[in-house]
Amino acid sequence: MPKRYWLFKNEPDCFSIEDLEKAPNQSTEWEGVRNYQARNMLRDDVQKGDEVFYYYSNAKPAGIVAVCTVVKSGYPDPTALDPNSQYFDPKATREDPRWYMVDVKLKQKFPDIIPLATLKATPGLEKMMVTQKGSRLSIQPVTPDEWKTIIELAKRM
DNA sequence: GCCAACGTTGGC
DNA sequence: GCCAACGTTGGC
Repeated sequence: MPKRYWLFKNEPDCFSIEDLEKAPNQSTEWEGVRNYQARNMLRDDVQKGDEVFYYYSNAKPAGIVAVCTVVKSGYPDPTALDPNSQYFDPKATREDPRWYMVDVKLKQKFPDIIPLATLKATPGLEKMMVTQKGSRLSIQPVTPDEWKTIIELAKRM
């Protein structure tokens, strides 16, 4: 299967890129996704070896801060079964886990955030999901062309 | 803090 | 299965 590209959203208050840098092996479990469309991609489409833009939402500014690599493809999210977790879902069971996650590892932190406004102003990214109004999906596919365009942007920073 | 856009819930 | 009400997301 060819390598695919993704954009994962996260709030810096929740788990920042500095947290990821300090994490063991600079990797983390991408737990807590509770949206079916995003779940389906985590379960079925995101594969080990795929690359991911780490995107800050609810940040000033919002934007892409790093590149990560998927180090473990979709498996059941145990926080759904944990009553003490903020991500607990009473409808999830061991037999029918409902929610899935992947593991990612930091590959490259950008010297500075690439703000959403820059993405919106960059030719070639007009149709990118994250630049569309009302784009709320927290796991988004990125096309190879969009990926390349953003990597080039980062090189010129 | 505002509010538009979107997803989910639940009554019917 | 429809759809109004509600809750959440996320840019600004």
